[in-house]
Amino acid sequence: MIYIDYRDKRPIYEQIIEQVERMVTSGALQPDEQLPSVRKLAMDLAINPNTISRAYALLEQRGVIYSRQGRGNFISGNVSALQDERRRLLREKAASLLEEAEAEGIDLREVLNALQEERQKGGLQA
Amino acid sequence: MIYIDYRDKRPIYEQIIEQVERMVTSGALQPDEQLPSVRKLAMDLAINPNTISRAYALLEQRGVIYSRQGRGNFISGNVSALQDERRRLLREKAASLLEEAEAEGIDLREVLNALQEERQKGGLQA
Amino acid sequence: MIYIDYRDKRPIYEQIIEQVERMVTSGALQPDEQLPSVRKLAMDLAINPNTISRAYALLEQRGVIYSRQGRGNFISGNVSALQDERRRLLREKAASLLEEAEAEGIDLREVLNALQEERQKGGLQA
Amino acid sequence: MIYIDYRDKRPIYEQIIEQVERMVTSGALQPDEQLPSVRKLAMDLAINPNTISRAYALLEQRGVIYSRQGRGNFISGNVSALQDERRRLLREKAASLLEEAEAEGIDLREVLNALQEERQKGGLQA
DNA sequence: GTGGTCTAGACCACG
DNA sequence: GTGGTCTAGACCACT
Repeated sequence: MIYIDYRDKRPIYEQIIEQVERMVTSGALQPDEQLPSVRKLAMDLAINPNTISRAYALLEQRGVIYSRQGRGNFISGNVSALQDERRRLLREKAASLLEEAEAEGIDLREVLNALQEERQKGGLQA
Repeated sequence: MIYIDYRDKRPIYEQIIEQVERMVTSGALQPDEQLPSVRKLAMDLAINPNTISRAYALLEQRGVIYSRQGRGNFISGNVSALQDERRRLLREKAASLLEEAEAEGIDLREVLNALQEERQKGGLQA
Repeated sequence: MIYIDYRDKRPIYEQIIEQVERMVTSGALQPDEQLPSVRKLAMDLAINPNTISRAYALLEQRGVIYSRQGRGNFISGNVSALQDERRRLLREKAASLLEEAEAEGIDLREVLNALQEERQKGGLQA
Repeated sequence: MIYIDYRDKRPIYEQIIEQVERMVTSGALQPDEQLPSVRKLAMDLAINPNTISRAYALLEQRGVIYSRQGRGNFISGNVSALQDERRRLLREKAASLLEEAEAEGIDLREVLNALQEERQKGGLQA
Protein backbone atom coordinates (compact mmCIF):
# COMPACT_ATOMS: atom_id res chain seq x y z
CA MET A 1 0.00 0.00 0.00
CA ILE A 2 2.76 2.38 0.97
CA TYR A 3 6.22 1.75 -0.32
CA ILE A 4 9.54 3.46 0.10
CA ASP A 5 12.15 4.15 -2.54
CA TYR A 6 15.50 4.04 -0.81
CA ARG A 7 17.20 5.56 -3.84
CA ASP A 8 14.90 8.57 -3.60
CA LYS A 9 16.63 11.71 -2.38
CA ARG A 10 13.60 12.79 -0.35
CA PRO A 11 13.42 11.76 3.31
CA ILE A 12 11.37 8.71 4.10
CA TYR A 13 8.80 10.58 6.20
CA GLU A 14 8.13 12.86 3.26
CA GLN A 15 7.60 9.96 0.91
CA ILE A 16 5.02 8.59 3.31
CA ILE A 17 3.22 11.92 3.61
CA GLU A 18 3.18 12.29 -0.15
CA GLN A 19 1.60 8.89 -0.64
CA VAL A 20 -1.02 9.29 2.07
CA GLU A 21 -2.03 12.66 0.67
CA ARG A 22 -2.31 11.24 -2.82
CA MET A 23 -4.47 8.42 -1.60
CA VAL A 24 -6.70 10.92 0.15
CA THR A 25 -7.17 13.25 -2.81
CA SER A 26 -7.69 10.32 -5.17
CA GLY A 27 -10.28 8.81 -2.84
CA ALA A 28 -8.34 5.62 -2.14
CA LEU A 29 -8.52 6.63 1.52
CA GLN A 30 -11.92 7.81 2.75
CA PRO A 31 -12.73 10.21 5.64
CA ASP A 32 -12.61 8.54 9.08
CA GLU A 33 -10.88 5.51 7.63
CA GLN A 34 -8.23 4.17 10.00
CA LEU A 35 -4.57 4.22 9.08
CA PRO A 36 -2.23 1.38 10.05
CA SER A 37 -0.72 1.85 13.49
CA VAL A 38 2.72 3.38 13.82
CA ARG A 39 4.20 0.09 14.98
CA LYS A 40 2.55 -2.03 12.32
CA LEU A 41 3.51 0.26 9.46
CA ALA A 42 7.05 0.46 10.83
CA MET A 43 7.21 -3.32 10.85
CA ASP A 44 5.76 -3.65 7.35
CA LEU A 45 8.15 -1.11 5.87
CA ALA A 46 11.05 -2.29 8.03
CA ILE A 47 11.90 1.22 9.13
CA ASN A 48 12.24 3.12 12.37
CA PRO A 49 8.90 3.82 14.17
CA ASN A 50 10.10 7.36 14.82
CA THR A 51 9.94 7.98 11.11
CA ILE A 52 6.29 6.89 10.91
CA SER A 53 5.46 8.97 13.95
CA ARG A 54 6.98 11.98 12.33
CA ALA A 55 5.01 11.47 9.12
CA TYR A 56 1.73 11.05 11.03
CA ALA A 57 2.47 14.07 13.23
CA LEU A 58 3.06 16.26 10.20
CA LEU A 59 -0.05 14.89 8.48
CA GLU A 60 -2.07 15.76 11.58
CA GLN A 61 -0.49 19.20 11.74
CA ARG A 62 -1.61 19.77 8.16
CA GLY A 63 -5.13 18.61 8.95
CA VAL A 64 -4.99 15.55 6.70
CA ILE A 65 -5.47 13.08 9.53
CA TYR A 66 -6.53 13.20 13.16
CA SER A 67 -5.32 11.00 16.00
CA ARG A 68 -7.24 9.64 18.95
CA GLN A 69 -5.29 8.61 22.01
CA GLY A 70 -5.19 4.84 22.29
CA ARG A 71 -7.37 4.31 19.24
CA GLY A 72 -5.20 5.26 16.28
CA ASN A 73 -4.94 7.66 13.36
CA PHE A 74 -7.81 8.45 11.00
CA ILE A 75 -8.35 10.35 7.77
CA SER A 76 -9.98 13.71 8.47
CA GLY A 77 -12.96 15.02 6.56
CA ASN A 78 -11.75 18.23 4.94
CA VAL A 79 -10.45 16.75 1.71
CA SER A 80 -11.10 19.89 -0.28
CA ALA A 81 -8.77 21.92 1.95
CA LEU A 82 -6.03 19.43 1.18
CA GLN A 83 -6.72 19.66 -2.53
CA ASP A 84 -6.52 23.44 -2.34
CA GLU A 85 -3.22 23.21 -0.51
CA ARG A 86 -1.76 20.81 -3.03
CA ARG A 87 -2.89 23.01 -5.89
CA ARG A 88 -1.38 26.03 -4.25
CA LEU A 89 1.93 24.19 -4.01
CA LEU A 90 1.69 23.05 -7.61
CA ARG A 91 1.05 26.63 -8.66
CA GLU A 92 4.10 27.79 -6.75
CA LYS A 93 6.29 25.19 -8.37
CA ALA A 94 4.93 26.11 -11.79
CA ALA A 95 5.67 29.77 -11.15
CA SER A 96 9.26 29.09 -10.13
CA LEU A 97 9.78 26.77 -13.09
CA LEU A 98 8.33 29.34 -15.45
CA GLU A 99 10.68 31.96 -14.08
CA GLU A 100 13.64 29.66 -14.52
CA ALA A 101 12.65 28.79 -18.07
CA GLU A 102 12.34 32.43 -19.00
CA ALA A 103 15.74 33.21 -17.53
CA GLU A 104 17.04 30.47 -19.81
CA GLY A 105 15.13 31.89 -22.76
CA ILE A 106 12.99 28.79 -23.15
CA ASP A 107 9.25 28.61 -23.86
CA LEU A 108 7.92 26.28 -21.18
CA ARG A 109 4.78 25.48 -23.14
CA GLU A 110 6.80 24.10 -26.01
CA VAL A 111 8.61 21.84 -23.58
CA LEU A 112 5.32 20.56 -22.21
CA ASN A 113 3.98 19.89 -25.69
CA ALA A 114 7.10 17.93 -26.57
CA LEU A 115 6.80 15.91 -23.37
CA GLN A 116 3.21 14.95 -24.10
CA GLU A 117 4.03 13.96 -27.66
CA GLU A 118 6.84 11.75 -26.48
CA ARG A 119 4.61 10.09 -23.99
CA GLN A 120 2.09 9.15 -26.65
CA LYS A 121 4.81 7.43 -28.65
CA GLY A 122 6.38 5.87 -25.57
CA GLY A 123 2.99 4.72 -24.37
CA LEU A 124 2.60 2.41 -27.33
CA GLN A 125 5.82 0.62 -26.50
CA ALA A 126 5.25 0.42 -22.77
CA MET B 1 26.68 40.99 -8.04
CA ILE B 2 26.16 37.80 -6.04
CA TYR B 3 23.83 37.84 -3.10
CA ILE B 4 22.64 35.37 -0.53
CA ASP B 5 19.09 34.83 0.61
CA TYR B 6 19.18 33.53 4.17
CA ARG B 7 15.48 32.70 4.05
CA ASP B 8 16.22 30.37 1.16
CA LYS B 9 16.37 26.78 2.35
CA ARG B 10 19.10 25.87 -0.09
CA PRO B 11 22.67 25.91 1.24
CA ILE B 12 24.71 29.02 0.60
CA TYR B 13 27.24 27.32 -1.66
CA GLU B 14 24.40 26.12 -3.89
CA GLN B 15 22.95 29.61 -4.18
CA ILE B 16 26.33 30.85 -5.31
CA ILE B 17 26.69 28.06 -7.87
CA GLU B 18 23.22 28.80 -9.19
CA GLN B 19 23.99 32.47 -9.67
CA VAL B 20 27.36 31.95 -11.30
CA GLU B 21 25.84 29.43 -13.70
CA ARG B 22 23.08 31.86 -14.60
CA MET B 23 25.56 34.62 -15.26
CA VAL B 24 27.53 32.30 -17.48
CA THR B 25 24.59 31.09 -19.56
CA SER B 26 23.25 34.64 -19.83
CA GLY B 27 26.62 35.91 -21.01
CA ALA B 28 27.13 38.24 -18.06
CA LEU B 29 30.32 36.30 -17.39
CA GLN B 30 32.53 35.60 -20.39
CA PRO B 31 35.05 32.75 -20.96
CA ASP B 32 38.41 33.30 -19.22
CA GLU B 33 36.96 36.16 -17.20
CA GLN B 34 38.23 36.14 -13.63
CA LEU B 35 35.88 35.60 -10.73
CA PRO B 36 36.27 37.48 -7.45
CA SER B 37 38.85 35.81 -5.23
CA VAL B 38 37.70 33.38 -2.57
CA ARG B 39 38.70 35.72 0.22
CA LYS B 40 37.25 38.86 -1.33
CA LEU B 41 33.90 37.31 -2.12
CA ALA B 42 33.82 35.86 1.39
CA MET B 43 34.39 39.33 2.79
CA ASP B 44 31.78 40.94 0.55
CA LEU B 45 29.14 38.37 1.43
CA ALA B 46 30.24 38.21 5.07
CA ILE B 47 30.56 34.44 5.04
CA ASN B 48 33.34 31.96 5.62
CA PRO B 49 35.93 31.55 2.82
CA ASN B 50 35.51 27.77 3.00
CA THR B 51 31.97 28.14 1.77
CA ILE B 52 33.08 30.10 -1.28
CA SER B 53 35.85 27.61 -1.85
CA ARG B 54 33.33 24.82 -1.86
CA ALA B 55 31.13 26.57 -4.40
CA TYR B 56 34.09 27.25 -6.67
CA ALA B 57 35.37 23.68 -6.33
CA LEU B 58 31.99 22.29 -7.36
CA LEU B 59 31.75 24.73 -10.25
CA GLU B 60 35.15 23.51 -11.41
CA GLN B 61 34.11 19.88 -11.05
CA ARG B 62 31.15 20.65 -13.29
CA GLY B 63 33.40 22.30 -15.85
CA VAL B 64 31.88 25.75 -15.45
CA ILE B 65 35.06 27.39 -14.19
CA TYR B 66 38.72 26.48 -13.88
CA SER B 67 40.90 27.19 -10.88
CA ARG B 68 44.60 27.97 -10.89
CA GLN B 69 46.62 28.12 -7.72
CA GLY B 70 48.13 31.49 -7.08
CA ARG B 71 46.12 33.11 -9.84
CA GLY B 72 42.42 32.76 -9.28
CA ASN B 73 39.25 31.28 -10.69
CA PHE B 74 38.18 31.78 -14.30
CA ILE B 75 35.13 31.04 -16.43
CA SER B 76 35.79 28.06 -18.67
CA GLY B 77 34.98 28.01 -22.36
CA ASN B 78 32.44 25.23 -22.82
CA VAL B 79 29.31 27.25 -22.18
CA SER B 80 27.13 25.22 -24.48
CA ALA B 81 27.64 22.06 -22.43
CA LEU B 82 26.39 23.95 -19.40
CA GLN B 83 23.35 25.24 -21.27
CA ASP B 84 22.52 21.72 -22.43
CA GLU B 85 22.80 20.43 -18.88
CA ARG B 86 20.59 23.17 -17.49
CA ARG B 87 17.99 22.56 -20.17
CA ARG B 88 18.03 18.86 -19.47
CA LEU B 89 17.37 19.61 -15.80
CA LEU B 90 14.60 22.02 -16.69
CA ARG B 91 12.99 19.37 -18.88
CA GLU B 92 13.18 16.86 -16.06
CA LYS B 93 11.53 19.24 -13.63
CA ALA B 94 8.82 20.03 -16.17
CA ALA B 95 8.14 16.33 -16.69
CA SER B 96 7.80 15.64 -12.97
CA LEU B 97 5.58 18.68 -12.52
CA LEU B 98 3.41 17.63 -15.44
CA GLU B 99 3.01 14.19 -13.93
CA GLU B 100 2.05 15.70 -10.59
CA ALA B 101 -0.48 18.02 -12.19
CA GLU B 102 -2.10 15.17 -14.05
CA ALA B 103 -2.35 13.10 -10.90
CA GLU B 104 -4.17 16.08 -9.41
CA GLY B 105 -6.39 16.40 -12.48
CA ILE B 106 -5.09 19.83 -13.37
CA ASP B 107 -4.20 21.19 -16.79
CA LEU B 108 -0.71 22.62 -16.34
CA ARG B 109 -1.04 24.87 -19.35
CA GLU B 110 -3.99 26.66 -17.87
CA VAL B 111 -1.98 27.29 -14.74
CA LEU B 112 0.83 28.78 -16.82
CA ASN B 113 -1.57 30.99 -18.72
CA ALA B 114 -3.03 32.27 -15.48
CA LEU B 115 0.43 32.99 -14.12
CA GLN B 116 1.40 35.02 -17.15
CA GLU B 117 -1.83 37.01 -17.04
CA GLU B 118 -1.25 37.84 -13.40
CA ARG B 119 2.25 38.98 -14.13
CA GLN B 120 1.04 41.40 -16.77
CA LYS B 121 -1.25 43.03 -14.26
CA GLY B 122 1.43 42.95 -11.56
CA GLY B 123 3.95 44.37 -13.99
CA LEU B 124 1.99 47.59 -14.22
CA GLN B 125 2.23 48.10 -10.49
CA ALA B 126 5.87 47.17 -10.19
CA MET C 1 40.40 -1.97 4.06
CA ILE C 2 41.22 1.64 3.20
CA TYR C 3 44.60 3.02 4.12
CA ILE C 4 46.39 6.32 3.74
CA ASP C 5 49.93 6.84 2.55
CA TYR C 6 51.22 10.03 4.13
CA ARG C 7 54.27 10.01 1.87
CA ASP C 8 51.93 10.16 -1.11
CA LYS C 9 51.76 13.68 -2.45
CA ARG C 10 48.11 13.36 -3.38
CA PRO C 11 45.58 14.71 -0.89
CA ILE C 12 44.02 12.27 1.53
CA TYR C 13 40.51 12.61 0.15
CA GLU C 14 41.80 11.70 -3.30
CA GLN C 15 43.53 8.60 -2.03
CA ILE C 16 40.26 7.50 -0.48
CA ILE C 17 38.34 8.15 -3.70
CA GLU C 18 40.91 6.21 -5.67
CA GLN C 19 40.64 3.19 -3.40
CA VAL C 20 36.85 3.15 -3.27
CA GLU C 21 36.70 3.38 -7.05
CA ARG C 22 39.11 0.49 -7.37
CA MET C 23 37.09 -1.62 -5.01
CA VAL C 24 33.97 -0.86 -7.01
CA THR C 25 35.44 -1.70 -10.42
CA SER C 26 37.07 -4.82 -9.04
CA GLY C 27 33.80 -5.96 -7.53
CA ALA C 28 35.04 -5.87 -3.94
CA LEU C 29 32.21 -3.43 -3.26
CA GLN C 30 28.82 -4.35 -4.65
CA PRO C 31 25.89 -2.07 -5.63
CA ASP C 32 23.81 -0.89 -2.66
CA GLU C 33 26.47 -2.11 -0.26
CA GLN C 34 26.93 0.30 2.64
CA LEU C 35 30.21 2.09 3.14
CA PRO C 36 31.65 2.72 6.60
CA SER C 37 30.10 5.79 8.19
CA VAL C 38 31.91 9.10 7.93
CA ARG C 39 32.66 9.15 11.63
CA LYS C 40 33.74 5.54 11.88
CA LEU C 41 36.10 5.70 8.92
CA ALA C 42 37.49 8.95 10.29
CA MET C 43 38.20 7.21 13.59
CA ASP C 44 39.75 4.17 11.93
CA LEU C 45 42.05 6.26 9.73
CA ALA C 46 42.68 8.78 12.52
CA ILE C 47 41.76 11.73 10.35
CA ASN C 48 39.15 14.47 10.45
CA PRO C 49 35.56 13.51 9.54
CA ASN C 50 35.39 16.47 7.17
CA THR C 51 38.02 14.86 5.00
CA ILE C 52 36.01 11.64 4.69
CA SER C 53 32.91 13.70 4.06
CA ARG C 54 34.65 15.43 1.23
CA ALA C 55 35.75 12.17 -0.36
CA TYR C 56 32.23 10.74 -0.10
CA ALA C 57 30.67 13.93 -1.49
CA LEU C 58 32.95 13.82 -4.52
CA LEU C 59 32.28 10.12 -5.02
CA GLU C 60 28.57 10.92 -5.00
CA GLN C 61 29.04 13.78 -7.44
CA ARG C 62 30.77 11.33 -9.76
CA GLY C 63 27.92 8.86 -9.43
CA VAL C 64 30.01 6.18 -7.74
CA ILE C 65 28.04 6.20 -4.49
CA TYR C 66 24.82 7.71 -3.20
CA SER C 67 24.35 9.36 0.16
CA ARG C 68 21.24 9.37 2.30
CA GLN C 69 20.92 11.53 5.36
CA GLY C 70 20.42 9.58 8.52
CA ARG C 71 21.21 6.31 6.80
CA GLY C 72 24.64 6.31 5.27
CA ASN C 73 26.56 6.03 2.03
CA PHE C 74 25.97 3.26 -0.48
CA ILE C 75 27.56 2.01 -3.69
CA SER C 76 25.49 3.07 -6.69
CA GLY C 77 24.55 0.74 -9.50
CA ASN C 78 26.13 2.14 -12.63
CA VAL C 79 29.51 0.46 -12.36
CA SER C 80 30.07 0.23 -16.10
CA ALA C 81 30.02 4.02 -16.50
CA LEU C 82 32.76 4.22 -13.90
CA GLN C 83 34.81 1.58 -15.66
CA ASP C 84 34.47 3.43 -18.96
CA GLU C 85 35.58 6.64 -17.32
CA ARG C 86 38.60 5.01 -15.70
CA ARG C 87 39.60 3.41 -18.98
CA ARG C 88 39.27 6.69 -20.78
CA LEU C 89 41.60 8.27 -18.23
CA LEU C 90 44.06 5.39 -18.56
CA ARG C 91 44.06 5.81 -22.31
CA GLU C 92 44.74 9.50 -21.97
CA LYS C 93 47.67 8.90 -19.66
CA ALA C 94 49.05 6.27 -22.02
CA ALA C 95 48.80 8.68 -24.94
CA SER C 96 50.64 11.45 -23.09
CA LEU C 97 53.30 9.02 -21.91
CA LEU C 98 53.76 7.67 -25.43
CA GLU C 99 54.20 11.17 -26.73
CA GLU C 100 56.78 11.93 -24.07
CA ALA C 101 58.67 8.73 -24.79
CA GLU C 102 58.82 9.49 -28.48
CA ALA C 103 60.07 13.00 -27.83
CA GLU C 104 62.84 11.33 -25.83
CA GLY C 105 63.49 8.83 -28.62
CA ILE C 106 62.54 5.85 -26.48
CA ASP C 107 60.45 2.84 -27.47
CA LEU C 108 57.83 2.59 -24.75
CA ARG C 109 57.15 -1.06 -25.46
CA GLU C 110 60.74 -2.00 -24.70
CA VAL C 111 60.41 -0.22 -21.38
CA LEU C 112 57.29 -2.19 -20.57
CA ASN C 113 58.93 -5.46 -21.51
CA ALA C 114 61.87 -4.67 -19.26
CA LEU C 115 59.51 -3.80 -16.39
CA GLN C 116 57.68 -7.09 -16.68
CA GLU C 117 60.89 -9.08 -16.81
CA GLU C 118 62.12 -7.37 -13.68
CA ARG C 119 58.93 -8.13 -11.93
CA GLN C 120 59.24 -11.83 -12.68
CA LYS C 121 62.65 -11.91 -11.07
CA GLY C 122 61.47 -9.75 -8.20
CA GLY C 123 58.44 -11.98 -7.77
CA LEU C 124 60.67 -14.91 -6.88
CA GLN C 125 62.23 -12.98 -4.05
CA ALA C 126 59.00 -11.54 -2.72
CA MET D 1 60.44 30.18 -27.78
CA ILE D 2 58.90 29.39 -24.40
CA TYR D 3 55.18 29.64 -24.06
CA ILE D 4 52.78 29.14 -21.21
CA ASP D 5 49.43 27.41 -21.27
CA TYR D 6 47.27 29.13 -18.69
CA ARG D 7 44.68 26.38 -18.95
CA ASP D 8 47.30 23.84 -17.97
CA LYS D 9 46.90 22.50 -14.46
CA ARG D 10 50.65 22.38 -13.88
CA PRO D 11 52.31 25.38 -12.24
CA ILE D 12 53.95 27.87 -14.56
CA TYR D 13 57.47 27.32 -13.24
CA GLU D 14 57.11 23.62 -14.03
CA GLN D 15 56.00 24.35 -17.57
CA ILE D 16 59.10 26.47 -18.05
CA ILE D 17 61.39 23.80 -16.60
CA GLU D 18 59.80 21.18 -18.82
CA GLN D 19 60.37 23.23 -21.95
CA VAL D 20 63.95 24.19 -21.15
CA GLU D 21 64.81 20.56 -20.43
CA ARG D 22 63.25 19.43 -23.69
CA MET D 23 65.19 22.01 -25.63
CA VAL D 24 68.36 20.81 -23.97
CA THR D 25 67.85 17.11 -24.64
CA SER D 26 66.73 17.83 -28.20
CA GLY D 27 69.79 20.00 -28.83
CA ALA D 28 67.84 23.20 -29.43
CA LEU D 29 69.81 24.66 -26.54
CA GLN D 30 73.55 23.94 -26.56
CA PRO D 31 75.98 23.79 -23.59
CA ASP D 32 77.14 27.21 -22.38
CA GLU D 33 74.42 28.93 -24.39
CA GLN D 34 72.92 31.85 -22.47
CA LEU D 35 69.31 31.85 -21.38
CA PRO D 36 67.20 35.00 -21.45
CA SER D 37 67.48 37.01 -18.26
CA VAL D 38 64.89 36.62 -15.53
CA ARG D 39 63.53 40.09 -16.16
CA LYS D 40 63.39 39.81 -19.90
CA LEU D 41 61.69 36.42 -19.91
CA ALA D 42 59.22 37.69 -17.31
CA MET D 43 58.42 40.65 -19.56
CA ASP D 44 58.08 38.47 -22.66
CA LEU D 45 55.77 36.00 -20.96
CA ALA D 46 53.99 38.71 -18.98
CA ILE D 47 54.37 36.85 -15.72
CA ASN D 48 55.89 37.48 -12.33
CA PRO D 49 59.72 37.50 -12.26
CA ASN D 50 59.61 35.41 -9.09
CA THR D 51 58.17 32.58 -11.15
CA ILE D 52 61.08 32.69 -13.63
CA SER D 53 63.56 32.85 -10.75
CA ARG D 54 62.05 29.77 -9.26
CA ALA D 55 62.23 27.87 -12.53
CA TYR D 56 65.86 28.84 -13.05
CA ALA D 57 66.75 28.02 -9.44
CA LEU D 58 65.28 24.54 -9.79
CA LEU D 59 66.98 24.03 -13.14
CA GLU D 60 70.28 24.94 -11.53
CA GLN D 61 69.61 22.67 -8.59
CA ARG D 62 69.08 19.83 -11.06
CA GLY D 63 72.30 20.63 -12.86
CA VAL D 64 70.63 21.60 -16.12
CA ILE D 65 71.89 25.19 -16.05
CA TYR D 66 74.45 27.20 -14.10
CA SER D 67 74.26 30.84 -13.10
CA ARG D 68 77.03 33.41 -12.90
CA GLN D 69 76.47 36.42 -10.69
CA GLY D 70 75.86 39.47 -12.78
CA ARG D 71 76.32 37.61 -16.05
CA GLY D 72 73.27 35.43 -16.40
CA ASN D 73 72.15 31.81 -16.68
CA PHE D 74 73.76 29.26 -19.01
CA ILE D 75 73.12 25.71 -20.15
CA SER D 76 75.45 23.32 -18.38
CA GLY D 77 77.45 20.64 -20.15
CA ASN D 78 76.22 17.38 -18.65
CA VAL D 79 73.38 16.69 -21.06
CA SER D 80 73.62 12.96 -20.67
CA ALA D 81 72.90 13.17 -16.94
CA LEU D 82 69.73 15.04 -17.75
CA GLN D 83 68.72 12.46 -20.31
CA ASP D 84 69.30 9.70 -17.77
CA GLU D 85 67.16 11.54 -15.24
CA ARG D 86 64.33 12.06 -17.70
CA ARG D 87 64.44 8.41 -18.70
CA ARG D 88 64.33 7.37 -15.10
CA LEU D 89 61.21 9.48 -14.61
CA LEU D 90 59.65 8.07 -17.76
CA ARG D 91 60.33 4.58 -16.53
CA GLU D 92 58.69 5.36 -13.20
CA LYS D 93 55.59 6.71 -14.89
CA ALA D 94 55.44 3.68 -17.15
CA ALA D 95 55.67 1.39 -14.14
CA SER D 96 52.85 3.12 -12.30
CA LEU D 97 50.70 3.16 -15.43
CA LEU D 98 51.35 -0.52 -16.03
CA GLU D 99 50.33 -1.29 -12.48
CA GLU D 100 47.14 0.70 -12.88
CA ALA D 101 46.29 -0.98 -16.17
CA GLU D 102 46.76 -4.41 -14.64
CA ALA D 103 44.52 -3.52 -11.71
CA GLU D 104 41.91 -2.61 -14.31
CA GLY D 105 42.52 -5.86 -16.20
CA ILE D 106 43.76 -4.09 -19.30
CA ASP D 107 46.71 -5.00 -21.52
CA LEU D 108 48.68 -1.78 -21.80
CA ARG D 109 50.45 -2.88 -24.96
CA GLU D 110 47.18 -3.29 -26.80
CA VAL D 111 46.27 0.26 -25.80
CA LEU D 112 49.57 1.54 -27.16
CA ASN D 113 49.11 -0.33 -30.44
CA ALA D 114 45.65 1.15 -30.82
CA LEU D 115 46.98 4.64 -30.13
CA GLN D 116 49.69 4.31 -32.78
CA GLU D 117 47.25 2.99 -35.36
CA GLU D 118 44.91 5.90 -34.72
CA ARG D 119 47.71 8.34 -35.11
CA GLN D 120 48.62 6.97 -38.52
CA LYS D 121 45.06 7.50 -39.71
CA GLY D 122 44.78 10.85 -38.01
CA GLY D 123 48.14 11.93 -39.40
CA LEU D 124 46.81 11.77 -42.92
CA GLN D 125 44.04 14.21 -42.09
CA ALA D 126 46.15 16.59 -40.04
C1' DG E 1 48.22 38.29 -2.99
C1' DT E 2 45.98 33.64 -5.00
C1' DG E 3 43.71 28.76 -4.25
C1' DG E 4 44.06 23.88 -1.87
C1' DT E 5 44.05 20.93 2.11
C1' DC E 6 43.17 19.72 6.64
C1' DT E 7 41.68 20.12 11.50
C1' DA E 8 38.37 21.12 15.17
C1' DG E 9 34.08 21.83 16.48
C1' DA E 10 29.30 23.46 16.19
C1' DC E 11 24.42 22.85 14.75
C1' DC E 12 20.78 20.82 12.00
C1' DA E 13 17.96 17.14 9.58
C1' DC E 14 16.95 12.37 9.33
C1' DG E 15 16.12 7.48 11.23
C1' DG F 1 23.16 6.68 15.28
C1' DT F 2 23.57 8.78 10.23
C1' DG F 3 25.12 12.65 6.74
C1' DG F 4 25.07 17.96 5.51
C1' DT F 5 26.38 22.68 6.29
C1' DC F 6 28.98 26.21 8.12
C1' DT F 7 32.55 28.60 10.89
C1' DA F 8 37.27 29.48 12.42
C1' DG F 9 41.73 29.00 11.75
C1' DA F 10 46.01 26.77 10.38
C1' DC F 11 49.60 25.60 6.88
C1' DC F 12 51.21 24.93 2.21
C1' DA F 13 52.01 25.83 -2.89
C1' DC F 14 52.03 29.17 -6.37
C1' DT F 15 52.38 34.09 -8.58
